[in-house]
Amino acid sequence: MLQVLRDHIIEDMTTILEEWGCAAATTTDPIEINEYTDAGKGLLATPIAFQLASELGRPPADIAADLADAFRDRGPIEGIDTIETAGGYINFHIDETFTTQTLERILDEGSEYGVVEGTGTSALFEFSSPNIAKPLHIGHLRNTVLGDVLGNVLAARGYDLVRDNHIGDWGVQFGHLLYEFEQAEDTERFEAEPIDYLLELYQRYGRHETELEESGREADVEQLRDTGREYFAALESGDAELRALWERFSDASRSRFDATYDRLGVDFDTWHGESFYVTESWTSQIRETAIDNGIAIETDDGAYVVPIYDDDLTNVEDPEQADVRTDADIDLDEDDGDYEAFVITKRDGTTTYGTRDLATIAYRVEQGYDELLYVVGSEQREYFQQLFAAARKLGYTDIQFTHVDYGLIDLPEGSMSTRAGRLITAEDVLDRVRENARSVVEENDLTLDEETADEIADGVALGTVRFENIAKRRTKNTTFDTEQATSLEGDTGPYVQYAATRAWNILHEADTDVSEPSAVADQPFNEFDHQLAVRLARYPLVLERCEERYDPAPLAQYLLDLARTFNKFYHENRVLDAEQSRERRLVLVAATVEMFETAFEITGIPMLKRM
RNA sequence: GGGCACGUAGCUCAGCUAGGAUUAGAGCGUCGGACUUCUAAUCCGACGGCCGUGGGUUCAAAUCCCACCGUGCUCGCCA
Repeated sequence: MLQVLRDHIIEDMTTILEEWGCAAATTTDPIEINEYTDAGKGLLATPIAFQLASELGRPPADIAADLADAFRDRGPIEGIDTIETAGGYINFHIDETFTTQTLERILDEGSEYGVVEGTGTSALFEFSSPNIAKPLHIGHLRNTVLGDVLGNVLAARGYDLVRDNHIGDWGVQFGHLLYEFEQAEDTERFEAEPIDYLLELYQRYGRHETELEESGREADVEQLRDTGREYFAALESGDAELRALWERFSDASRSRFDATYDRLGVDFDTWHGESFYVTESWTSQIRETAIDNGIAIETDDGAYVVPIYDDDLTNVEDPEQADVRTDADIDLDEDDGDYEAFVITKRDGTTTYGTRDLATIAYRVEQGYDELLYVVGSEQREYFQQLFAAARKLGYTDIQFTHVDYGLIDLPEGSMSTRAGRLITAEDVLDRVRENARSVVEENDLTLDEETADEIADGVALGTVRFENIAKRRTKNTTFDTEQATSLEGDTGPYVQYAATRAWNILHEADTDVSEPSAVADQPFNEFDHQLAVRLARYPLVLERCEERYDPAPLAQYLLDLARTFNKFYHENRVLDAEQSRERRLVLVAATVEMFETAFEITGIPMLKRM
């Protein structure tokens, strides 16, 4: 609701400044949203008089006074009580109408509150994207939760999204794995614990390679790598036996993934893994286009690469601003070496991840999307810029690319390494948090039956993990600290869940229906009531900010703020046995519950009725 | 070395996109308080800050610009 007032004030201000003939009329959004306080600043305020002072050659306070007059002359703004000036600021104070309208809006719109109508942007949203034959680890956990919540935010902001799990199920690593599997031939173990077994094989290969390297047997290392490459080449050229084996790996991984995603409450619309684009010939099409049109050049040993120059990367994500050099402009013989080589075809003719990513773009463009979003770690930043540049060269010039990058997670003992066995799985984390939660449940309430206690522990575990993974700004690196990641106290999911549960419980305990907000608008609200109502009014601005940043972190911060404000309200104010404000506070609590539910839907944090 | 990120309380982080009101906010930890009350997984108080350093822009800088320092990532015919 605050955004409505903000937009109204900006519109009026622009009109006034235009009438005055001020250049600052074009200034964007100079409205601050302050904390609600009884005295002093208005909830909305603007320091624009300071900006105008030099242009108009008058003191800010005078300008502010004139501006305030001009606002008043335009007639009352619904929701604004008084407009005052103080030290050059213009303060807009809200009135009770605003509070009532906010409550009405939330109760009427429910989960539609804060949602904007479709922008017409259809986007392919890629996230999670684990590799088969390995379990999801805490890195995937961050990606998956961040991606899922961001996807929900964008959908609420009007995007038409297709969520795609771009599974890493192709590449030479599977050549190695197939080779190791054939060597070991322990189908019994595979049937029993497929992923654990494949992980072991993967690590066995890694150890093998490291040993050879360390003992300086370079020829043997090459031999080992060649074998893997040969297996992969055979797989890619359609070897039926290897393909059948690969399918078993893939299927086993899929069921393991499904179990984890189920626990996390994450869904995808499509699961087009990398293999899809190879099997459906999109990679060969890319290869032909690139070679036939002279976009890729052949290297001495028979590979094909697309040369990428530094200035190709400038604003490459934006179709309006991107400006890649086409090969017609380049004399490759003259400035060879001055570019990064984006490999389209390796010397043995097989595809690389770049080929498959280009093929993926080709496919997605044909599907008619306006934008392709990639939730992938920041360690692949440069690669993605190059990928987009290569795609532009191939003629995909109209599509918006967005690499939503995020900081790495490492462990106290160093960066994660699947090969070295330094990894913590997503399931491990969920289990540990659930265990913590379970013991807290028991400490707090011994009357609960087992099943209910388990449900609460599951809900708290999910709330903790989801909150933890979106609360930090996405660009921040993190060191995974088990203690901290599994903590249920402080600025965490359970803190927010607890506030929501308390609010819900008040409604549950009330034996009367919730009134129409306008019918009880004359009941008095104190500062704590208003503080809470103002938080409710802020929510649409928060979603707006999440979209601008492609980051759900502001929403998590908002939930903390809302929970903190509610807990204070809860402590200071009685609702059900309030003397004068019972019905109006009940409305306020009902709106708060609605607000929690709406935000929980987006963040995927479970709403618990007891905890 | 080039590129990209990050640097705010002992620790983990908000605030920076779009600069504003001589009070820079949370949590953890430490110390001290509050349950005959709609759930104490809560609340209140205390302690704790040259907002990495140095310049610049501005009436106004944690916020914008430049340089430097520190940390991480990256610069594979791996993904």
